[in-house]
Amino acid sequence: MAPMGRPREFDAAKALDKALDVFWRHGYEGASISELTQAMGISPPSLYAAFGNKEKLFRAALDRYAEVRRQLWAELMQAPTARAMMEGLFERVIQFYAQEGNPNCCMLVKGTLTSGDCGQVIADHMSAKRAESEAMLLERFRKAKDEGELPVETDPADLAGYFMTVLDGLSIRAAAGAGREELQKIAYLAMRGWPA
Amino acid sequence: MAPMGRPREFDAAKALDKALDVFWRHGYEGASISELTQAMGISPPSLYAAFGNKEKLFRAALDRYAEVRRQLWAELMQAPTARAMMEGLFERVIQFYAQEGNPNCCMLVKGTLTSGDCGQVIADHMSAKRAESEAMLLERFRKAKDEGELPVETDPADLAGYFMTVLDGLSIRAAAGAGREELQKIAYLAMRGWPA
DNA sequence: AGACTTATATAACGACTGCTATAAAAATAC
DNA sequence: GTATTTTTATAGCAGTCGTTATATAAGTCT
Repeated sequence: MAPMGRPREFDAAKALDKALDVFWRHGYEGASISELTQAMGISPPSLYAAFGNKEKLFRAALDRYAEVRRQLWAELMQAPTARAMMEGLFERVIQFYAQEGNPNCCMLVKGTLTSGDCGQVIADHMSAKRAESEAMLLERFRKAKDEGELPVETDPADLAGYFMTVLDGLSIRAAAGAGREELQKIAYLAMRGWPA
Repeated sequence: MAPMGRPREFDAAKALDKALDVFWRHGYEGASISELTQAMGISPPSLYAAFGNKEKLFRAALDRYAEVRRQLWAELMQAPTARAMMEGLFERVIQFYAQEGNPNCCMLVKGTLTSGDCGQVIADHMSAKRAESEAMLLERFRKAKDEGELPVETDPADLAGYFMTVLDGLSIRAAAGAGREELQKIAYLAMRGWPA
């Protein structure tokens, strides 16, 4: 059943993906409404009718980003060993960052550093999404410890924090212009910290 | 001999340090002229007469930041072994980030992610400063390799890149709200990647 | 058909941005 | 003293920010 009134002429999901791309590349404050509307192919009133305001649009875009990321990570988590999972995760992340045309950083990293002044709401939202990703690593490491892949003296939480930190660092380095081989060498060294 | 004209009523060096603090916390675009002038205790015309414009002021503040950082690092580089140096560097950086009231991130990291749209000039300036720091690590690692502290199969450049990446990652994590103990555990794990 | 409801584009709002013209103040030069 | 030079604060420039009032277009409901 079609709703009353004039039907909207754009696909809200596709428009959200376009907005995500703009936020991803420029951050919250760096993305202007005019740039967003232009990328989304709609006019400001349509944006505000569909998404509320800039902050709500950003949160919706962030949710979308986190969902896509969660799905990708969920697949990678199924590698036979935690070590293979981590290597695969590095490989996948580096491939993305080094790909021409892609945003060469993690949106959560960029957002953490750029949305400090945009109100606590966005910062909290960002922290929650970061925690989700780290929780996936933590769970996988716990399982690996239970299965004997990791030594009993290993703290899965510390290990998850360490690899999240390296992943974040890679994001910075990619944003600074590092190429694929360079990032791969760093990931290789980071894996040397794997518990023996 | 005092110059002609009316003498300036503020200390340019102190004003620059105040500007550095504002840029450090809010990034280039996030720092407004009004906030800068307020922090520096001067009015806009004084700012423009003394520093040119916002971009030049930022570059001056960045130079100041890099100089202070370089001096601190130079001291730390003199530790008896490269490993002790690296541990000391982690300790010092973490202490700073975790200190209440301090900017809880590296200005070069924040700048790399926030000044992408502010013109290539600033981005290049940022890259140069990043390279300076990494070059100090590289030189110290080369020396360690020459002295036999590092195995012959170790690539000092890769190692420098790895530790820079971890340091950058710690900066992100501190900005995300991580405390001192958490950062220390990560640094401890990062040191496990030290060549055996 | 006409009433109602929703989406659309245009244009504009007040607030802020980086920056500067103007004029007064404070020093030296002659 | 008067002229010159530089710094100062006030006020305002044109432009952009996020957001919205207005009016028109495009649908469903009765």
